[in-house]
Amino acid sequence: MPASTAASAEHTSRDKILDAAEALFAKRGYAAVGLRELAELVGLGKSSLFHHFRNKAQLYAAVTARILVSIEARLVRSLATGGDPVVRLERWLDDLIDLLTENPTYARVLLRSLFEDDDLPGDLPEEIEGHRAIADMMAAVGGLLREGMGAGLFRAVHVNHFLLTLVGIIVFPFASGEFGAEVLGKDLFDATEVRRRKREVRALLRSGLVASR
Amino acid sequence: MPASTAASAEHTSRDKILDAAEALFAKRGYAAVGLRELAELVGLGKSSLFHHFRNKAQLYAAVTARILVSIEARLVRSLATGGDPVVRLERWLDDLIDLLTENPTYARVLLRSLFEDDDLPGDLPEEIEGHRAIADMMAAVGGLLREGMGAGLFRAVHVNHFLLTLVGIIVFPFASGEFGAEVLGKDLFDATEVRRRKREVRALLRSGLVASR
DNA sequence: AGTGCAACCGACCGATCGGTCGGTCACCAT
DNA sequence: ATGGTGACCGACCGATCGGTCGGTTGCACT
Repeated sequence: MPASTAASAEHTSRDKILDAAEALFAKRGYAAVGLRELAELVGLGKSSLFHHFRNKAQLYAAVTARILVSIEARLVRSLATGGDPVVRLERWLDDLIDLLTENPTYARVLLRSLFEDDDLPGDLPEEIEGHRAIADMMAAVGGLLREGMGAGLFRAVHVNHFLLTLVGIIVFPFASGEFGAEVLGKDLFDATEVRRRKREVRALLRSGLVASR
Repeated sequence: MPASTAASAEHTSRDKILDAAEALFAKRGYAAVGLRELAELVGLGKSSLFHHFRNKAQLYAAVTARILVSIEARLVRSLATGGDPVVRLERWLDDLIDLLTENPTYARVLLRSLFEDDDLPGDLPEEIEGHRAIADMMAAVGGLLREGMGAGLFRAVHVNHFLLTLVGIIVFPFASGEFGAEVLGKDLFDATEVRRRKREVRALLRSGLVASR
């Protein structure tokens, strides 16, 4: 099965290119991926890549856009579901962790796109489609925090700083590769370790964010 | 003044190369940095780089080793100073934030070296000198956490997961570049924003880690 | 005066880079 | 049958990559 998000086991060449490119970009970053290598991995000639994507930059944009949009789609749905702010925030975090662990490439691509999309070769299409999606989602979570604070459920935090904190807590570990595994002594993507991580994040927020009754 | 750690305003060519390479590697990563560009930035011919470093990989290793060792040196000293675990942990976090903000390239180089040093071109010297230093420091902080838990000062946390959490909280924001600035609405490296970040991190740990008396 | 050496340079190398071009092939509509 | 088209390919291009080589300075030491 492909590393794709959902069920659609489409095996069109375009999707196979995107899947392979996603894995390579996640592991090594934009500049270190060669198109010959990618083509060979997919089982196509290098020229064929250009039949599906105008150039390398747009291929990269397509890869990240697919991921960012899929993240936003799933998590906005999660945020929109009912419950008080505590429940909704915890569900959001749970769903985000699920998403990142079900698709092990996501965290790295996401992190890379968050902190190194600036200064890529110049021919990127404006900004990567999907950055807006992520920004919107962050804004929604920010609103959730404010709502919880207003209701007296959360202690007073600086919302924007707390958003950065949340992203750092959730995304970094799943992108940290060998370092994370070394610190942890185990593979972070193991089911039991994922469960443990969820528990720890929840516990931290329960005591560190949720107002004591 | 150079982006170097401390006072030593040495202006040897070797140091200038390291400084410039540090900036470039931090901004764009290993693969995207060309040696011609680096040489021109320093004001040398490209061949001269090879007089000071055997090849690109070793130059990269020297850059990151310099940073990792300097981080470890300063923070181990910070950890060794007295005080109860709460005080020592907070001082460690403060000093780490100081270090990362005084040297804006550090967070990115550190993050990169944590999650993408795997699979670089093969001629790296074993492992990068300094990875051990960081691992040792993480172990020391782990011991600090355990000590605090044993003394009943900290609530019960999964130490290794908490270490990952701490790194994510501290390092990621200062490496997040444009994304962080967009979320925050301000430049994270501004003095007032740094102060705010310190305050927020402290507050999170006070309520989220320190046991409620 | 002469020797050695660190620092530096321009010219060059093979390899690889992203990207182009002309063409083949299978399939589908008319 | 025939024209069109989407998918694909090998050969090739200029540019750039990391790295080498031979040589020239200038300073230190004797």
